[in-house]
Amino acid sequence: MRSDERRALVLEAATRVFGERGYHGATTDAVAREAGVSQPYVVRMFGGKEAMFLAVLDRAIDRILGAFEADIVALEAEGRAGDEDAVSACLGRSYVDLLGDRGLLLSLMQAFMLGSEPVVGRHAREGFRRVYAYLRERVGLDPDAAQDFLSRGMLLNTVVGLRMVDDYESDENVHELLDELLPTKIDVLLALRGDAT
Amino acid sequence: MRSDERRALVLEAATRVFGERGYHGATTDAVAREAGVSQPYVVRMFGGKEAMFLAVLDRAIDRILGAFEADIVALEAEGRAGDEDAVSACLGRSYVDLLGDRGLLLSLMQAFMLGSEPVVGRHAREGFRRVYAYLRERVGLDPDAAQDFLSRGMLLNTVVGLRMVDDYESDENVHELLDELLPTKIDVLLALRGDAT
DNA sequence: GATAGTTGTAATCGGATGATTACAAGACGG
DNA sequence: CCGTCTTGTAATCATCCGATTACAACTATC
Repeated sequence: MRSDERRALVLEAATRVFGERGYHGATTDAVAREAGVSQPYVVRMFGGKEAMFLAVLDRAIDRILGAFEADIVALEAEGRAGDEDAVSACLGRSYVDLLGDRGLLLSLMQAFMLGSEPVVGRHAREGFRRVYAYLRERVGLDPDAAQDFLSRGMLLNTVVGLRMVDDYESDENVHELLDELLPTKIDVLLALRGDAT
Repeated sequence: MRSDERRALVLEAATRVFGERGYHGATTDAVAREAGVSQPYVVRMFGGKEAMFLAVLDRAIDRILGAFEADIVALEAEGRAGDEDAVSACLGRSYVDLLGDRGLLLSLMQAFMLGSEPVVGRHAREGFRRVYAYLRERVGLDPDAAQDFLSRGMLLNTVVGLRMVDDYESDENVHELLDELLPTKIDVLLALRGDAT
């Protein structure tokens, strides 16, 4: 296997482990086992646990902004890039698709709780600012729409982190909340039930 | 010192530690040092790390619902309990006040990412459902308003977790986002800057 | 003042953790 | 065929983790 392929594999494994166990709780050994390589290897590959987490974080935000950018390009081709409601809806659908990668979203949320960490915290703030600036400057959302979009996203992350879909059938309130939150995409979440990813 | 006072002290210390380091990353020893007691003591006091986290989680949700209940009682006394906008705004202000306890909010968020844990995950889902059911049934919010309220709350948690206020003056976008998110209560967040709590 | 219960700690155990070192197996240019 | 760079692992280290045990100090009740 080529070196960059293996690096990508380890990065995906690290995303899952950091997402489930958090930054402090994740172990380089768990990442190594998940990726099928030795523990010293992942340490040397990234230079340490902290650097590995920064790589996971950067990749997560790159993937989100990459998906958004594809949407914007497509909307521009259709001449609908000025319709703020259409743009928000389109980006929202893309974000829901990203929820399928549980590790990705959870790693992001984990990073968002680390504001007190000197290095990781600064990096996480910078990542969040990148997303906000993208929504305002590239997507063209006004402050109110951008805040609304981000709010909805954070609630989605929470619902995924909690595995709320597991109670979709059994609890009336959960059913109602998820239907309201995901008018057209509930199937994406339901597909995650029982998925140990 | 009385036993229940010391228990409350340990619970507060545990809230701070779990908030900063997450469930897996927190150590009973760190909680003990933070509370000024010995490590075996905190283990025996709660029966183990998991039970201690459940106690932290329950207390956090009780405090939130307690603050909301006080608002509702006050609004009922004024005869304004039917005005959905006034109620939402009032509860929102109470929630922002709770953000002053960084550990409380972060412990909650940490719990919300543990959906895959058999015991803690079920407890966390139940706590979230309690809040949603309270908003719907006691506060009287309709599904859309309840979702909106929760969304805003999750974004607030994220912004606090990231310590975004640290960049309030230095970054134009951050300034704009926080002003929009906290029209009247920005001072509450600004007071948190540099606070190691 | 003896007995029992409560409140707290010191010492310690098996196991895990991040990182370092040393080494093996191949690839590749000369 | 030989030096060297890359890719990977085994062994190991000092440290830390949650939990258990054993024990000390205090309090209350009879």
